[in-house]
Amino acid sequence: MSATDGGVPTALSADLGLPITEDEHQDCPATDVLRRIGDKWSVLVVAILGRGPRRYNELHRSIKEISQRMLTRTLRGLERDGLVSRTVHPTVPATVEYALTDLGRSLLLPLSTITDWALENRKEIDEARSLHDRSQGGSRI
Amino acid sequence: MSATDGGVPTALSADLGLPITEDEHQDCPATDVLRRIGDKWSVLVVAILGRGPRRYNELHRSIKEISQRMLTRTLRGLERDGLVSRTVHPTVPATVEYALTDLGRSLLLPLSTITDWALENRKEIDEARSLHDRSQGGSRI
DNA sequence: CGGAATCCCTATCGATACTG
DNA sequence: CAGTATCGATAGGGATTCCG
Repeated sequence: MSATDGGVPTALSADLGLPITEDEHQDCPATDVLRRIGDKWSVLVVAILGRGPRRYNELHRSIKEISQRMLTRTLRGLERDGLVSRTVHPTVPATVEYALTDLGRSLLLPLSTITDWALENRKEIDEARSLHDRSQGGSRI
Repeated sequence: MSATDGGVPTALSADLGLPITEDEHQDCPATDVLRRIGDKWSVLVVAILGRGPRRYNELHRSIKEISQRMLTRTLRGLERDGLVSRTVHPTVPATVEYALTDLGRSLLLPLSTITDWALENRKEIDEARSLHDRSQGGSRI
């Protein structure tokens, strides 16, 4: 607990004293994960699957405005990273069930830390935004 | 602690039983924040500023491969959301100091939860990825 | 039912050059 | 020193149509 200023004693504050090389940033798993779940739909899908397995069209009905294309792409991405499993039941017509893997479930708690923060601070963020937007064209301090 | 399956007792698992309407998703602060810091540079900049205030060129030197354009845009975005403050010192030539605001500092801990998870599970994710990528063109189960 | 294929638009990102 | 301006490339996202 003795980082320079308000640092936090984790990976977040480690190794950031010296210049970040290209390789270091490419390797950065944090940025990688954040970009993975920072897209438009992944968090929502993970959250819904966190309540239990769902079939394709169940998900599609749960998230009304998502296109089939994006639902499929989102699921493929999550599946690729091992966060979601895809099980085809050989019925006619086929039914496909999606569920969180152990890895995916292990993400739920860390993720809720962020979403809780977002809920707690949304007003402050919104206020900062409209304040900042209003001051555009005004004095730039 | 009694969600359906592996649910987590937070905002993440709340209100997800019924279809998500367009408005609900637009309002979702979680997605909003995740997209904010899910871009290519924000996490890195926040992490560096978490160690203390930095001047523009200090940041630019710390993150070697970022373009001036993207550094400026990233800082403006974080500033707009009230996570980063920008202070111009009227020297000649001017120096500008960036620092985390209280709001920005409050994000460090939740953020580290995710980055720590990413560090812990990066191998598993990478393995899942290469496994999935190899099975492309093969049998789709 | 659970997608894939195609088309198209927009946002993001990067490189380069220039400026108060 | 701390940016802006411009351009081009790429990735994200959506609507529609078609398929086993």
